[in-house]
Amino acid sequence: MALKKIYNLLYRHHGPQHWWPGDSPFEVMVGAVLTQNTAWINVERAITNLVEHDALSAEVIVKTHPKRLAAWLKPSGYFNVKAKRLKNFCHWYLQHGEYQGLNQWSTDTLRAGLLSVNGIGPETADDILLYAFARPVFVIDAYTRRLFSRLALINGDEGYEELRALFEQGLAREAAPVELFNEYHALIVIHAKHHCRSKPVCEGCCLNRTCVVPEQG
DNA sequence: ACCCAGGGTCATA
DNA sequence: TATGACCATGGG
Repeated sequence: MALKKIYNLLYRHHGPQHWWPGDSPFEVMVGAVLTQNTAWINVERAITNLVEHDALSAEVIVKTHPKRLAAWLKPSGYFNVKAKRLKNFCHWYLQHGEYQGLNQWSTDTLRAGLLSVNGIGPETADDILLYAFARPVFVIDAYTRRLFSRLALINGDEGYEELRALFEQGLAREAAPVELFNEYHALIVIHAKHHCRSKPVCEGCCLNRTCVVPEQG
C-alpha cells in the first residue's frame, strides 16, 4: 500500500516525532485550539503564559475574564477569537466530565461532541481525538493535501471527511493504528516545515527524487 | 515590505 | 455549496 510506503520513507528520513508536545491531555487540547493557523512557537508562548498564571486548567479558564484570558493568549494571535473558543471548549469539557468522563464515549460520539463546540472544526477535533484521547483518527491538514496532491495520490480538492476516510481505510490493515496515525501526521508536518514551504511546485525538496518521496507513480 | 503559520466561523450569492 | 472577509502575532 502506497500510504504505508510513504510513511516508511518519511519515518526513515525524519525519525520518530513522539507527538503531541505537551505534558497532559488537557494541554494538548488547549494547544490544538491555539495552533489554528498559527506557528507552534507562538502557541508555546501562550501556553507558558497560562502556566505562569496557574491558568492551564478548564476551571480557571472558564472563570477568567475574557480580556484577561485574551491577554495571556496574545502571542498565539487571534487572541480574542481564541479566548472565546477556549472558553467554549472548557465549558463543554467540564460539563461532560472532563477527561475521565469523555474518555468513556465512543470515538464517533466524542467527535460529534467536539464538533458541536463553536470554534472546534474537523482538524482541531481530530487533533484532540488522536493526540489527547488516543483514538485512531487520521488528521487531515493543509500539508497533507499539499504533499499527497504533489504525489498525485489525491486531487487536492476533496472534502475533509472524504480524505480522512481515504487515509484511515488505506491504513486499516496496519497494526497499531493510533501510533501509526500519530507519527504519520507529525511526520507530514515536520516534513513540510523542513522541505515543502514553497508552494506551487516543490523544486529541490523531498518531493523530487533527491529526498523522501519515490519517483512519480 | 511581504508571506506564511499544525483553522474556523460567518455573511453573502 | 461555495467563495470571501475576518481574526492577529511573530519569524523568515
